[in-house]
Amino acid sequence: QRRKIVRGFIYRLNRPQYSARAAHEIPQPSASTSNCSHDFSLSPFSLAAASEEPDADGSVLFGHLQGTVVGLRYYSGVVNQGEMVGLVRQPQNQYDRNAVMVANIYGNQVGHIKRELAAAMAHVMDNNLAKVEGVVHSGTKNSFTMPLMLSFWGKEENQNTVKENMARRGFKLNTGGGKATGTKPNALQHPGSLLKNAFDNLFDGLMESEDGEKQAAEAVGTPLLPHQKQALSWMCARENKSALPPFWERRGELYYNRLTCFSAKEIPERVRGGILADDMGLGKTLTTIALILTNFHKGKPLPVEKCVRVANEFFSDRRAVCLASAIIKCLCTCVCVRRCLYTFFFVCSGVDSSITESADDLSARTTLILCPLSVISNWLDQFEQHVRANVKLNVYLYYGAERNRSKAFLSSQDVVITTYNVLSADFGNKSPLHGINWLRVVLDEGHVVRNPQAQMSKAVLDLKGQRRWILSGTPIQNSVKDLWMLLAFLRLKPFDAREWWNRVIQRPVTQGDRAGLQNLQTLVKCITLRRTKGSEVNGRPLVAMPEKTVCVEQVELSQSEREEYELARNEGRNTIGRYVTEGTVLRNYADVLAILIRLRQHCCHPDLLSKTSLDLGAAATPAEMRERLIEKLRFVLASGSDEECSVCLDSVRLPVITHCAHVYCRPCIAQVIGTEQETARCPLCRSEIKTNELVEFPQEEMEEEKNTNPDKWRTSSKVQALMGNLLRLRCEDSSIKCLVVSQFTRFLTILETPLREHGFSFVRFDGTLSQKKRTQVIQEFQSPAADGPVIMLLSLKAGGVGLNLTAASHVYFMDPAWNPATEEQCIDRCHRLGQTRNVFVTKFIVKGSVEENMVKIQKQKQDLVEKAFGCRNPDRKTSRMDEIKALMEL
DNA sequence: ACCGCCGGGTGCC
DNA sequence: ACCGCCGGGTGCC
Repeated sequence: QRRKIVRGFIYRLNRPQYSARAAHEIPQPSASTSNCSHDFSLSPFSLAAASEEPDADGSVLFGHLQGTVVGLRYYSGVVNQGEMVGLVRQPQNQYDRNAVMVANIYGNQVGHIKRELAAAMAHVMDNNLAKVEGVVHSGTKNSFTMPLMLSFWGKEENQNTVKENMARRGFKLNTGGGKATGTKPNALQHPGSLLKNAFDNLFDGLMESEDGEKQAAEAVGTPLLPHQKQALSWMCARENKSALPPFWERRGELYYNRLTCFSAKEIPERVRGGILADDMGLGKTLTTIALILTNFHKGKPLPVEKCVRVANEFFSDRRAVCLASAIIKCLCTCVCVRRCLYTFFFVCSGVDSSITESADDLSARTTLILCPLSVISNWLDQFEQHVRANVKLNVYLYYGAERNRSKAFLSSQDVVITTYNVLSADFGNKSPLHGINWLRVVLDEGHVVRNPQAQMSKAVLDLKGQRRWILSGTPIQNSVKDLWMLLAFLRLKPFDAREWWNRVIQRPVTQGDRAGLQNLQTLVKCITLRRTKGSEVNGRPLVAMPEKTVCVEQVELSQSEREEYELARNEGRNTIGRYVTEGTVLRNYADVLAILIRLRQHCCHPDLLSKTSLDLGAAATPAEMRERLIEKLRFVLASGSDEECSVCLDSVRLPVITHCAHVYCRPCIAQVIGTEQETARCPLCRSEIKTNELVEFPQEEMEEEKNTNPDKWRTSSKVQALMGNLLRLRCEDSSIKCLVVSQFTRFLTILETPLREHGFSFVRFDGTLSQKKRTQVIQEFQSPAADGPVIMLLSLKAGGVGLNLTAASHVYFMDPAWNPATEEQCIDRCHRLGQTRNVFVTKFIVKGSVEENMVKIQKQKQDLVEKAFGCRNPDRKTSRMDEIKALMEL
């Protein structure tokens, strides 16, 4: 009797609506009696649990098992023929701590796994020995129990443990045929070139011209280019039209998802928004501003106050904008001042209250824009530039210690701009941003939120907004995995839960299933608009782009340079060869890197070679050890070798160095140590590591030692090659501006001497520049003044993606980069919208040197990344090894 | 649940 | 009557 009461209670909790199955038990059944649909009243527990889902990468199928779902009659969740279900452990279940709950895709509970089987599975699941997935092939009309096909997936090394564990309890895993994986078994399991091409083209041809063009609202002062009108039209349509999300179709009374076989009575929640993935320079910011002003509620423009009469007031507003923009620019500049930032808001006019609809849906007014700090000033500038001067648009910069945290205030604005960092700092701390239901949330440079573990990602996913947009020129950085974050933000159901993403998309794709890839393509296509600067519409280029010519100029070393180089090379080859035979390359990774850098420096200029020894060998005291590690870290960072953190596989942020001399992001390695506790080992070389042994780079030290004595200056073959080019170019056309790019900032310093000698006026741009200086330098370089600088010495990795250097039309790469994409990005800084001349790129490569090998590897590496995209770059370490061997011709 | 299981009623054919 | 058989009550974890 008591049990019954409890059950009834749960039962009511789980079913806010009476579903069909309950009809016979309830005196007054609801109108619908369809038995194969789901109500959308979601039980809250499911998605939260599912989003903790780990990666499916590298999982192996252990086998299948026919199981039974029981207790169907107690729950409202229903499943269709072929539908995938989720299995969730319920260790707190009062009747059986081995309980395994079965839920459909929307998280509605269907039933439980039969007790005996659950007992066997619990051990496997709790110890993460395998991930168990279920698909229902039959019995969906059953009232009490139904058969369920289970598949066990996991790491190869756990396969036997799992099989034995299951067998011990009388459940034999079936390793035969490939049925029941969720997706229908599809031909051509071939991860070769087909896949590679398909992924390459994933974001290609996503132009949607059927939408036609849309005129921007009057308040937009800048006339839109045709492709921008197209984008505006597309964005408005995505916000307003109620098209079914990808893979959903109407089947009679129901909506049906053909991938997961899930069906629902109500129209599935559609995604109002998407990914605007246009190449940079095509005007994503302008288009977004136009969207904000043009598409308020029901396709009407945002009601904005116009002030025609009071010119004075208007000017003061304008001035406020300029002031704000200027202050931001200089505040963003130096790291140390950031803390003292204070807030200000501008154009703070009274709230336009012409929209007073009480309906929840219509009360939202504000668009929240999130962006990296570096592009805030760009947004402010663009609002100023593109919004008609007589229009009062309330834009609030939510930044700085004094920011106004009032929800009422924030939600009365038209636009609130803030940074990802501010958002994640606020997150979990009574964040007002998370308490507002925004009209629209826009993630600018959306690819920066990518690591789902990161606090920032969680903060972003937790935002409430009716419409959601991601702006990004490069939506995928490395792999399919990157896409999950984007889909999760867009709330593209059911893929916002990791389990369904992994099962339906990520695993099939990484395992080379063509259908999986097709699905991914469909998915992306539905929500993305992407044009590149080379795109054409009706045979006409989107925007006229001047041509780009890339050539390699081989440089011969002088005899003495060659002798020095060979000496260093042989020495390095011996050392690395020894590491290779000993199998200690990774343990000595910093040394290997140092050797390679030295060789590359030899190719550029002999004076680049740092005199500091990198020998860690005999560090007497801890202080000494620390000093040497800092030295090493400095060396690794200053050389601009594009170090990536082996944990997050991204460029290192907040770099720290371990005692075994490997560089990671502090948060990444801290997490590794946190999870492994005392047994923590360096992910690269497996040496023991401890938190208190991590050495940080002292912030103040970022600037480098200057004063290479000009008296002692000497030239090098590469310097000669460059100067030859520059002088010739000046004769031909003295108005042409050039970028001279190197990874070695010291090389840039060396180059200053001959430039001065030959009377070139130049500027220098590298990572050590404060933000304020940056804008100054760029303005100076971009300015068409006759006596302005004609050359910019540019360090390869300096500056963000948005850097605009269109004044230059010639680019000289003094040394090759590990990562060809970095070079491409650099070229794109001048070969972009606004470039009027043809662009010429020259790459200097020393003949018969490590540089030539680097170029070869660049190509191979690109192939490799594309082939293995998605897998967690499984052989990253070994491929690094191969790289090193190839570089040294071992 | 058109089952299995439990436990009470029952007991030649 | 320490069994078998019958038929009603009952039923996830």
